Amino acid sequence: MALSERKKRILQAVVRDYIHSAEPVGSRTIARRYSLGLSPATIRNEMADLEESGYLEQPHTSAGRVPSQRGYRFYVDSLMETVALGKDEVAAVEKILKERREKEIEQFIQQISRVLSSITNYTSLVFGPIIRKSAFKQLKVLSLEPGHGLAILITDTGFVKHKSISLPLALEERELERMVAYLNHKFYGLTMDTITSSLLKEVKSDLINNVGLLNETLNLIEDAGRSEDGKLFLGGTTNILNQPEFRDVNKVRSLLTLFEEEALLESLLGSASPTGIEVRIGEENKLEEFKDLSMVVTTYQVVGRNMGTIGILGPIRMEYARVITLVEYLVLRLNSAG
Amino acid sequence: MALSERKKRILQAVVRDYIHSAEPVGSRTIARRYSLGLSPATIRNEMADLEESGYLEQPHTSAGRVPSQRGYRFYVDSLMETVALGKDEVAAVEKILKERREKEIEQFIQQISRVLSSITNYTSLVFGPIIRKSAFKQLKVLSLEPGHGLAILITDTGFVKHKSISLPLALEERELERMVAYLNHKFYGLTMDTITSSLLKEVKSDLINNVGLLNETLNLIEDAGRSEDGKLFLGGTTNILNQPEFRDVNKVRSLLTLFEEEALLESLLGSASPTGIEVRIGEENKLEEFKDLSMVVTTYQVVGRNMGTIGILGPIRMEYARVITLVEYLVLRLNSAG
DNA sequence: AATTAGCACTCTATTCACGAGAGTGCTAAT
DNA sequence: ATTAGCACTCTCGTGAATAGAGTGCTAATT
Repeated sequence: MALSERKKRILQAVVRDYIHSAEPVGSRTIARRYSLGLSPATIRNEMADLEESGYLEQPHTSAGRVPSQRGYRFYVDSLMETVALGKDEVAAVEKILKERREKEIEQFIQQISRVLSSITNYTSLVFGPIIRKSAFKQLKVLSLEPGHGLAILITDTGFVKHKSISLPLALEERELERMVAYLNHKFYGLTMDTITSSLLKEVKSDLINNVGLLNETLNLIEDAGRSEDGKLFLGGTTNILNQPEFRDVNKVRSLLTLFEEEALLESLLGSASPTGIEVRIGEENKLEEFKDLSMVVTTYQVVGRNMGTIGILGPIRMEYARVITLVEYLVLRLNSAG
Repeated sequence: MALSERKKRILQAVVRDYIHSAEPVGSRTIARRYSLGLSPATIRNEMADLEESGYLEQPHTSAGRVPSQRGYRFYVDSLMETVALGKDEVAAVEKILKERREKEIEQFIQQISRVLSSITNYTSLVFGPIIRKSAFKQLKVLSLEPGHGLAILITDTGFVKHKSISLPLALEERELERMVAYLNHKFYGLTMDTITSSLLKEVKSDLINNVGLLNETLNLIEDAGRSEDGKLFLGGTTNILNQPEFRDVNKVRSLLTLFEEEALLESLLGSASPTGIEVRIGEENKLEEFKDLSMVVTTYQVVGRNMGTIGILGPIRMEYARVITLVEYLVLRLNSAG
């Protein structure tokens, strides 16, 4: 059932007003604030219709209307008008992009998370590139002092992982080099999680000498392949507490507790579709704690592969247009910078 | 003015009861729950005295008594009895200590923070060894691919910092080695923050070739010396929200916001005396947001030097005895493990 | 002289009733 | 088809009434 143009305008007005006021909006308010050329009574009738078709809700008989989830959904899909980014916002994004090369990748991602939350005033969840999905680029083994060394693993996405290992005292320099060269040859270009235990076993049987050293080094590689540490960066956790819907301490607690469970959040964000921006409104979220929140989720690329996920978490009455524009712009710039 | 033995026992009872109930405790309660062999009336009289001398307070005329800050202070200084650690608690501490070598230092510290908060049910703040105060051990420069390399800095405390650098294409292997050897020779054993810019300048003028490469590498070292990132690990942030004194969302927010300001917290914890355990009760804390909280603070050592700080943050009515015992034990074990 | 029983008193927290205010839904007029 | 008008509904804040907890004081007891 399609909505009349007038109903759409009214719905739009209700959503907009509620997004800013967080108070149920009445017919009089709409008539005054939005010049629709209609009297409160007419608006009342239309709102009653909108309620019947499920786009609006009434907290109680004598209160104004509040958008329902369906109302928000319709707003996001059809009513929302794109907004332009402010100069400051663009500047903030460009600033961190410029500094990208100077930082380690994790710091860079943390920056992204901070900027997002400070611009939006919501909470940002950013997953960085997952080492598991990165490709083996190079392995180096340094001997630091007699008996001790450092194995260093470098991936194409810029990860540098290291692990201190013990080196047999009797080990010859050339022997070590030969071994490292062999490992590099064997693993080069493979994504870390495809370096399976069978491949590792094969390598081990090829290099039957130096088992101790080898084991420790291979552990580094194996860990990288298995590691769940698609590390999460949270930004502006406290922002969301400013929302009037968080007046209840229990809600605060359960949400904050959730924030400490990285694994859960990862599975949540991980399910983002690899193209475009996804808006999850209230109940559309899978997690109980998010049922009265909304999220704008998207993935971004590094080296042309889908590597990370960005999510902005806010109240259901979040400023969808602003958030979407911002995220869209950021991802565009991230991807293009390759 | 010294307190009579009986007053001490009553004060002790009040503190203990309040620590567990968080409710003002009345004379009747004390008479019933603690077998002091006294009637409520007698206890009432004593409590009135204790109030007059500032050890107890009354929220309002017809409520029970609550320990004042002075009361807690006296309790901590003279009344508190040491408690034994539970088996589980010892086991949990030993477990992470055992896994120490397998982890990078930062992960290890995070573990400590987690264990502390889960045992105490309070919030733990743990500062790791500060790279700034660690000593230069070794510098390595790897050439990864034409034009690109990786500089690696290793400190005596187990930090491994790296930075990708660009290598001049024309650079000869031997030239690079010579330079790195020189830097190692120059810096070995110095704490990072004593590697001043004048020393760096000196090095630069000694090695007038390869300025670009040199600059990037020295940046790594300089950053390490200046870095404020005595990184903070927070554990159990939500624990503290379970305390009844955090029923107010504004309080929650201001505390959580504070938790995001690492620098502030560092300065706060940093001022811990380098010996023994310090208990800061309420107003004794410097930070406004901590005025109605208490902290148990201490420092721990790595390689025999004071390197990190541990703080447990809880309500003023925290279980001082339990927390102190736990922290004492942990630090003892940390220090002894060298 | 110290302790205790008894009792009046104080203060809080909770419940209930009441009125103001906001907003609706319906009817009748435009 | 729109709008003015009005009765109706529901929430929220205020104030009064009440129950409960705990004290402080006085007088009795040990």
